Amino acid sequence: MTQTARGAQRRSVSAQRRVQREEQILEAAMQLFAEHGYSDTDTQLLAEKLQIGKGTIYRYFPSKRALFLAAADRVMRLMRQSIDASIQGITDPFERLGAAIRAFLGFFAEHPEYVELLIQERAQFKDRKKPTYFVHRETNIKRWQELYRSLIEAGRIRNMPVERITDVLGSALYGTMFTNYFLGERPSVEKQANDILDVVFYGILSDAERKKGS
Amino acid sequence: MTQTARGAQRRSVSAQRRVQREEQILEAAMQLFAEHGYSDTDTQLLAEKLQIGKGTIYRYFPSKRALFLAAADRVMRLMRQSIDASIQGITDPFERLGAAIRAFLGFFAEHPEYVELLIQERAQFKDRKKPTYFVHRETNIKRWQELYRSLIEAGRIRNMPVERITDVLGSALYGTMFTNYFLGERPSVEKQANDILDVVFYGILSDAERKKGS
DNA sequence: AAGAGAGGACTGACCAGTCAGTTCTATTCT
DNA sequence: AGAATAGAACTGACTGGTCAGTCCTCTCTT
Repeated sequence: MTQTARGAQRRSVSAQRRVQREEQILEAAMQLFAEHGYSDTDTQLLAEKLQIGKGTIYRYFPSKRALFLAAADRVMRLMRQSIDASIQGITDPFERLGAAIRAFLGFFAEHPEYVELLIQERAQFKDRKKPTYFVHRETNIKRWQELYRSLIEAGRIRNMPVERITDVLGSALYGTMFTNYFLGERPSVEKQANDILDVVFYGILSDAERKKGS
Repeated sequence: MTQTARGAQRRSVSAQRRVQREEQILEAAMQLFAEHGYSDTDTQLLAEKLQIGKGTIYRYFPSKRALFLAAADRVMRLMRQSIDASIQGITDPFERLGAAIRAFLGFFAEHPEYVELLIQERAQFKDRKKPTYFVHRETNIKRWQELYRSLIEAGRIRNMPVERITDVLGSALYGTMFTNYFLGERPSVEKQANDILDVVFYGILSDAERKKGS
């Protein structure tokens, strides 16, 4: 084995260990931040929970702030993965949409502490240009708009600006996520998704009233 | 003038002064809390902004926490008033609904700092059973559900559980409020209200697709 | 003069971040 | 193989700064 190869191996081993530790710390930090809020989370407590020295945390993250933001990013990464996995292999566009909505609501229903983290991020770091959630939202939304456009062309959705759909539907989902978290006990994800789809697909007006309007 | 009457007058004068002071403090506190967040707002700074002593603040509010919560309650009171005023005198149910939606979005568009306060409340006082917003929401929602019920009976809205309407529409509004605040520059209140109403009234499906579904 | 109201210096608790010293790990030497 | 060594990783007591809430003093009102 050459010197460089040996060196690389050593680095990669320790790099792997480093990533593991980072994950450990992020996981525990996330729980504490969600439970106590950013300000009321003492890094000393985090160290004790992890059974490591406080200084060690600072070897992996330069500041409490950076640690928190890394935890928030991690949540968004997990969300994205969860939704992507759920629509994997579904071809019918409306079914894809339904699956994505259920995955979104389900993800945050299963992990209410992630919602708390999003709130904390926004409350503590107003200066950051854009909340993590919206950075992720933007890229995702493009894909959905393409879907809507093709459905309009296929005559399955009536002709309207696709932004209108993503704005209204996106807000409804975002609002539902928060409402669920704040109010605790809520209808099942399945029911909520169906309710949203029913209203957004069919509207609330009666047939008679529809004719009047248009 | 009797003794008791004089006494009552004196008390009412000083009580009036007290209320004025409270309002002054709340107004300034709200701005600071919204600007810096709860933890990063120093009561010393608040005192300086008001040109009063720090101790005086504590004569009116027993703690920083109580001060903040009073400010949050005040915002909700203002919101309620603003919406009530906007639907005053409108009789057509659909127009009432439209006016309320515009008033809701307009209120928070004009006062983004109020949104910040709602976020701060939730971030800092997770222990409070229910965020102020939802306490107010609950009472309001009842009134809207009655409206929907009568519209269903009149055959203007198709037959469906009224909770479905309030849940979806409420979430969409709540989500829109936050999205607007987080993303800054956004479409006008008028346009957003119209978009929401269009989707919620008519749905997004084409006529052909609607027939397939039902 | 008496009492309420206002002021702001002060105190004590708290906690992020540091750093000098210790332990662990893996490589080289014998 | 086992010892020796280098340096990376870890530790936790400590520091400096912050800030909510107090309390004694001064002022204004009646």
